[in-house]
This record gives sequence, C-alpha cells and structure tokens, in this order.
Amino acid sequence: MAGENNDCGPAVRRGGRPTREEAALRDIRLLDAATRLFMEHGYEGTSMDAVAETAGVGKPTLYSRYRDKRDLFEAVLTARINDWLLPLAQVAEGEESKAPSGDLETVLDNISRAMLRHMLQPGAAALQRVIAAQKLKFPELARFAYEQGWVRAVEGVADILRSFDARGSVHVPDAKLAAEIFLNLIIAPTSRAALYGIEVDPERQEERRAASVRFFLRGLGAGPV
Amino acid sequence: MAGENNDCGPAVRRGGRPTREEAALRDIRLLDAATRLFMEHGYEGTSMDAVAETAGVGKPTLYSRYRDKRDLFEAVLTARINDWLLPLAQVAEGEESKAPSGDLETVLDNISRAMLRHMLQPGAAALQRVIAAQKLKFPELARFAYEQGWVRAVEGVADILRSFDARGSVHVPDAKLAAEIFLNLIIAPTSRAALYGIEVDPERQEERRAASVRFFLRGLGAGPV
DNA sequence: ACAAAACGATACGGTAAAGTTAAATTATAT
DNA sequence: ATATAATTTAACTTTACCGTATCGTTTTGT
Repeated sequence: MAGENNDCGPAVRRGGRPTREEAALRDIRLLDAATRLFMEHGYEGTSMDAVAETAGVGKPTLYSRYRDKRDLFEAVLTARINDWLLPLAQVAEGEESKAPSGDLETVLDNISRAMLRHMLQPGAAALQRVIAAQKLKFPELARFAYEQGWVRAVEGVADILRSFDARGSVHVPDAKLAAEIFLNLIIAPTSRAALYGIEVDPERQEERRAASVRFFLRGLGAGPV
Repeated sequence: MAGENNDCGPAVRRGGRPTREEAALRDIRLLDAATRLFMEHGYEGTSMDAVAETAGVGKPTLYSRYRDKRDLFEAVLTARINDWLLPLAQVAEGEESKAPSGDLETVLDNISRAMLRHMLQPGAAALQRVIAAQKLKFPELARFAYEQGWVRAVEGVADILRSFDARGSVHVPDAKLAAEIFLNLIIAPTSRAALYGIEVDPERQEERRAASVRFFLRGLGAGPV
C-alpha cells in the first residue's frame, strides 16, 4: 500500500535514492546535458543550474560527480575530443594499412571524403569554436586538441605519402609539408565556414574537394593522369 | 589664487570638465583600452570597470560614449576589422594595378609575404579568436568579418589571376577556386596556430610560405620555372 | 526490518559585474 | 561674470550565478 505510486506512473520520481539502473542513467544524462549546453551556449553561457535542470538532476548530485564547473567542462571537452578523434585515427590507420590497394588519387579521394564527412558531423564546428573561445582559460585543452587532432592527422597523411614515395609512384621530398598542404586544402574552407557560422552549399563543397585533390596531385608533380 | 593647482602639478586633474584636447584624447584612450582588454581577456573576461580604469576615465563617461558593453564591443571589433582590412585592400589593389610589372611568381610571392606579415600583426590572432568565440552573441559581426575579410581577399587574388590568365601566362579556368586554394595554403596554417595558441617558428613559416607558392604554381600547370 | 546512503527540490551566502545616480569640480559659452 | 555642460569619484542597485547546506524521500545492504 505505502509504496504504490497510484497516479504519477513510473515515469519520473521526485526524490529518494535511485535504483542502480537509474544511477547509471544519471551519469549519462548529466554528461549529455552538459555537452549539449556547452556546445550550444558556450562556457560562460551555461549555468550549473541549467545543466542540473536539463539533466533532470539536483545540483548536489552534479557537484558530487564533478568538483566544479571547470571540472565538468574538462570532462565534456575531453570526451568530445576523443570521440571526434576516434574515426580520424581509423581513417588514417585504415588507409595506411591498405595503402597498396589503390593508386594515390583513389586513396586521397577516400581520405578527403572521410575527413570532410568527419568535419561536418553535427557539433564538430561547435567543438572547435568552444575550444578556441576558452583557449585563455583552458590552454592545455586547446593544445591537446591541436596535437591529437591536427598533428596526428598530418602524420597519418604523411605516412601514406611516404609509402607511395617509397614505391616510386611519386616524388615527395618533404612528406610532412606535403601532408599539411593537402589537409589544409581539404579542411580549411569547411573549418573556416564552420567557425564563422557560414553555411556552405554541399554540392559546391564536393566540387571543391575533388578539384583540390586534382590540384594537389598536379602540385606533387604526378601530372593530371 | 583660486584656480592654481599648487601641489599636484599639471599632470593629471581629478575631475571637472576637460579641455577640448583632453576630450579628444579621452575617446582614443577609451577605444584603445577597450581594444587591448577585449583582445587580451575576451568579452566576458573584460569588465566595464576595468575598461574605465585602464583608460583613466570614469564610468559615466564610458556610458555616455557607448550605450552598453555590447555597443562598446561592436565599436572595438568593427574598428579592428577595418584596420585589418586596410593593408589587405592596398595589397590587392596595388598589385592589381601594377600587375604587369612582374611575373606571376613574383606577384604571388609579394602578396603572400604581405598577407603573412598582416596575419602576424599583434592582435590579429586574438581578433580572429574573439570573433569566433562571440559568434553566438554577435553573429552579424562574424559574418561581417568573413565577408569583408575572407571573401574580399579571395576576390582580390582572383582578379590578379584573371589578369594573368588574360595575358596568357597561365590557364586558370576557375579563378575564384584557385584564389581560395592559394589563400588557404598561405593563411590556414598560421590561422590555425593562432586560434589554438600554438606559436610557430618564423623560419619554418617562411620556408612553408615559399614552398606553398611554388606548389601553387605547379598546381596551376605553370611548371616549376 | 532498519540504519545508511543517495537523491531532488529548494533555499542561502558570497562574489562579481552591469548599469545608474549624486555631489563636487572645472572648462566653455554667452 | 555667470550659467551650463562635461567630467571624476564613489556609492548604490540589481542581477546572475557558483557552490553549499538543509530536508524530506526512497532504495540499498545487512
């Protein structure tokens, strides 16, 4: 009799210790809500009250999980950065291992397509912007994103170029520089548009991507064919 | 007798209506102080008290010049953007008018050098970061910077390429696309480093710039010589 | 079954900053 | 000369938000 919820239904309880499943869900909802709010409104634009309310969680619970706002922000950002880096590493390493399978143009086409798809994931733009915005308060996060994102992507592409160079397909004296050039050609336009909030025509984007790959190959000296 | 300042010296007065010269100086100091603080600490990190104190000005004066913080920020940003665009326009138009004077490589070398010098001006990096950071609060400023900065630079370079194409020096079917590629090659690395707060070796940067110009020319099909 | 742990709602204290106002002070205009 | 306009200093009001403490409530562990 006493424990029967006779009108509210089992949807939401208003207090009391949660079951183990609920406790697990709470952590997820917390990080999800914080992620969404930070991405949408930035660091200063997101209040801890809003995070707690959006997650359907009390403030004491929030502060029992994270020491303070800074801690929560770092948790959100590192999670997002690692999420974002995961497919990037797969692209680079996957292509590297099966590099012998196609000619250089095909490989670069695949990589550039994957990178762009990656850049256009919802939230990728917001992630970059939030990192840049809070560079003064969280310099180590900005550095982490740069090293683990950009630098590793460059190294992955450089490795691919080196393998083709070793096979004699092309002559690439400075593979790292060439990789930087390639990635800049592919990424920079999209990245800039995202940062400044300009939406671009996907068709024009694909056109530019293909043209950039051809341009890069000509620049390498591989010739148009 | 009454009006003699007998111990403080004429250096600073502590109140009262300013002379006309002082009034003019006040406006400059205000915008200077606000610019420095916004660039250094961002929007939220800069308080109106700090601006007033840094400028050596009272808060009522500050609020008599600018309606609110948002207004002050917009004034600072538009002034900075226009400042930043001035030499850019000079480079583009100056080179355009005297385009016949050199070969394409020389012209692109000069332009790229000027652009980089421009990007490395103190504050240019901070400007980009602040604009991107406050894109949510000031979307029209971000758009303004993009249109007036990036788009106009692309158009300037495209015009140059078209003039060389008309002379038959090179074949550039899509001048705008080629200009985008060129500017991305030159600007993107520096721009990204600035956003993430990574300092780059100037020597390596010059090396990369020169290599990028050569790469671009090869990509255009002009050949290495 | 019963104590302890974990939770939500809420209220509270402290701090920081935006924007306003009052009084004293000084140049400018008539 | 005298009224007026523009300024500084300083205090003030309001608002917002971080982080903590309280209280009733519900599950867990023994």
